[in-house]
Amino acid sequence: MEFEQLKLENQLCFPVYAASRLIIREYQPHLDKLGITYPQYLVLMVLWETDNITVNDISQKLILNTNTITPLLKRMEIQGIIKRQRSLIDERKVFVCLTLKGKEMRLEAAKIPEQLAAKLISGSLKIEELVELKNKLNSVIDFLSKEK
Amino acid sequence: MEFEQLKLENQLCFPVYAASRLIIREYQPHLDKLGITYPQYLVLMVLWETDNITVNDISQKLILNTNTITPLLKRMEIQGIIKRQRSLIDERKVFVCLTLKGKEMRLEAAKIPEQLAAKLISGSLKIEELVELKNKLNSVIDFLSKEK
DNA sequence: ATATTTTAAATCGCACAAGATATATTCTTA
DNA sequence: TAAGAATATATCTTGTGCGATTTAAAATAT
Repeated sequence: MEFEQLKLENQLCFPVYAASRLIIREYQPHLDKLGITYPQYLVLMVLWETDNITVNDISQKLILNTNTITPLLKRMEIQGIIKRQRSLIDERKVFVCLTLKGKEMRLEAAKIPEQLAAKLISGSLKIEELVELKNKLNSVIDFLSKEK
Repeated sequence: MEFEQLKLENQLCFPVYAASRLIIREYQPHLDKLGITYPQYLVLMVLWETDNITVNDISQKLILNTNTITPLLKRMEIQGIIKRQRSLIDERKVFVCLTLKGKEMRLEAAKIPEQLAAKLISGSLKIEELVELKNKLNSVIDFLSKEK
């Protein structure tokens, strides 16, 4: 048959895109309990690992532009999970740090990825396969993000 | 260290999410040439394979809700790539079919996934690895989409 | 030292995603 | 066969993503 490569199942893009949305859906009930969205959860993961970093640092780690991160951080500040403050040394930079509330969410959040992994393993996938999947995707990310 | 599982690099969700966005970015110049967005390209892929299907069929194949698909199809209809018409037999259903313009875009579109694959292979990844990656992701999708 | 360039965030506009809800049509069943 | 349930699509709202542009501060270059 012609145009075999245009079938959804034969593309790489669609499985990655669909899997991403399905995993986020899987996270949703847990995120609702914490009162945050998925990209907000990603910001928290960055800050739990390294607190008090700039907007730019966050955007680089998450491979998201500042025009996505800025309004997201504002909503998080309103919610009282983070605090933003402009640097006194270099007034172009804005540093972001966790509030007590933001720090305390870590314990509950730690359960989320464990539960997804447990669920996937209860299916047909083995742990080693998940690790390999993760590593392959990281290779793709490295390649695509470093080329420009 | 505590909370190892909360590091971005150790999660499955973030690599999938980031890879998805990076692949879409890679597609962007080609999509711009066709004058469509990424989800619109997915709708076209569905229609190129099976023309004249319902809104619901499209939403199921793409694992997207109709509240995402409906406005998207409206924009595509305005652009003259597809046509929507309510079924006469069951007036709840709306059938979607390609216009001549929509059909003609297939040839140009067929080059897009080939170019991504070629690019990734020129990096460190082998074809077999890409195929395996795709298959693993499809397993994840099958498991997560069928559980409810 | 001042003009130019670069850098860091923010703003604006458009198109998704998805939860919640609404509306219209068809099916089911008492 | 009329009432209620189920189905198919659409609407409304909120929150991303991202291209393009803006603003302000710092670095540099003449």
